Amino acid sequence: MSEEKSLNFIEEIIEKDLAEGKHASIITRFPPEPNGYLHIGHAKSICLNFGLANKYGGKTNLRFDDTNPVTEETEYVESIKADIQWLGFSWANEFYASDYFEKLYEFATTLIKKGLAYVDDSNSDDIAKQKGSPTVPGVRNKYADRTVEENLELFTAMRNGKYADSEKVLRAKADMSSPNMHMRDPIIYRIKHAHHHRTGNKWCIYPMYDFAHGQSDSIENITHSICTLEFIPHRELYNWFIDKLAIFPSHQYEFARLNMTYTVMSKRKLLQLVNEKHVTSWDDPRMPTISGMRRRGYGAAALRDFCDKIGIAKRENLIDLGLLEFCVREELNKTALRRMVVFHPLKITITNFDKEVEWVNLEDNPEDPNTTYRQVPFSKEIYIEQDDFMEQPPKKYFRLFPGGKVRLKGAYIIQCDEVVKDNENNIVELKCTYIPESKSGNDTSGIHVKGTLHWVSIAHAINAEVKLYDRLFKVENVAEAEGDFKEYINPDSLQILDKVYAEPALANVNFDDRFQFLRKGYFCIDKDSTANQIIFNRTVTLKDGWAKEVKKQS
RNA sequence: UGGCCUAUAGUAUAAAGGUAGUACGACAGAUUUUGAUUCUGUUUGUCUUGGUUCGAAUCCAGGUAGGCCAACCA
Repeated sequence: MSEEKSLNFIEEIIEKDLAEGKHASIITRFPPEPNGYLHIGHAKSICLNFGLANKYGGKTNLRFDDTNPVTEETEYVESIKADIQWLGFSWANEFYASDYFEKLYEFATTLIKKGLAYVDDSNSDDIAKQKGSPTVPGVRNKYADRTVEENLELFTAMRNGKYADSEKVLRAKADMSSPNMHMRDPIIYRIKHAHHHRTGNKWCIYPMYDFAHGQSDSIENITHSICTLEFIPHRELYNWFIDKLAIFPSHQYEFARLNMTYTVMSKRKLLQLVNEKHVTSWDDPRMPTISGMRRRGYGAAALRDFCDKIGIAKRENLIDLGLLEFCVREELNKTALRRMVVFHPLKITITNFDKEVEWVNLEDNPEDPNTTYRQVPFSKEIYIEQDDFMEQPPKKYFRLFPGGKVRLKGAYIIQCDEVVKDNENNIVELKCTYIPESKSGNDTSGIHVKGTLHWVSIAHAINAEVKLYDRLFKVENVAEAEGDFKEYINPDSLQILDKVYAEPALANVNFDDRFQFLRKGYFCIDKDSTANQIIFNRTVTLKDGWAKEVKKQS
């Protein structure tokens, strides 16, 4: 069948492994270091790892790679778990590399006994120098000749806290002339008298990534250990340890990490944005973090759909932010409640409308065949959007202008009779007449208008605050832009409208509601809202064909 | 310039020696009580040079371009 979705290269490997009986079922893992918040790039990895397990009937462990106590905190552990759950995935086990510290210590001891590890007293500069360069082989120092007994004794003393930080390290005895720098007797244990978020002060030596990750995979019987491209050079070491320790042979596979236009994805840079207050927090709606996107109103299904659409490959990529926005809109279009909100009001008085109020019936969501309805008050004085009126309209403008007609969504067709201005020639009000036979739903007027505007009855309007977000950076490829990335921050990424006019249905809302403000965009309720002041975040704009037309004309 | 990875429309991603397809974008049109949505159509591509073959995006050889690797980070 041509409908069948093609496989990515990792799925191909898995299907082959399964078909050959290499594994009865697969186990994957998502291994974040708890030193920051998860971002959309992590979402790609999460969807991959959990998605693979779901697809092939396997399971996925959540494993915190917490081998560096100085950068890791419980706060991050909690946020990571919340983000994964929100994305809609469940882990089979919650593990920590720190669960395995004792086991890893034994592994190190095993290596020492096999003559494959030694304690080195050199400082980091000397170790770096002795490593050589990609073109110059490294040389071993005298410490490499220590006996097994001496190494065992020193390593035990390291563990027991006899030495200060940096005084000694444990190194694997691998291959000092390997073209792969990671094989040149890598450091596998270092001394850090630091408090660990889980093990407290129990340990003062900690394994390095290379001596923890593969072994942790192996301990958990991970069949397919999937990481990003920059770990390719580590794979040789990963396999070396598994081989020398003769433990379960997990295998590492690498895919290209996600890059997106108009944002940054490195934890270092994101941390900088937060610390230097370019954004308010990790969950600032402009951040590419999962928590930021959640707060902005992006749906979990949209994020999963996005991760599915971008695919998995080994080529460097830069994904268009527009694709993410497409996924977000696609989900919201089906679910968001339609409401009318005027951002920049222009008063209209309907001179021939004499009732105090007329309640009109509007669909909550026309995309939903089973849509519910709401009552919206229509009255003599209403607001429309300032840019829905022009005294001298350009070509193809089919909003309101002097003598022109438009429909007010769900209500009547009106005609603009008079423009009222103040002393400074600003338009302050429009006098209009409505056509009584044109009522929405039973229009017998025979009049056809091209434009339909959103509106709100002044007397019934409620006030709210709206936060409009735009891309965080001014340039597409921030990583490649010259100089400090912070020079490219978009100064207009946040625009606050502290008083907009909303239809009264928005007085009763639930925190989880998603809205489409007609002709304005998709919105959600910000967590900073209070009983007195509701704050809406603009999740994403609607596509704007008119803006495009205007741009073309100019 | 030591080793490793990669190269398909503007951006991603398929095609496992046999019609280069899909999504987003762009453009044009239809529908529309949201200039939204929906629908239809159009446009644009195999890094390069050779070779093998009836036939190459795919296999081989040589170029070229981009990326990664020399943290007591992960």
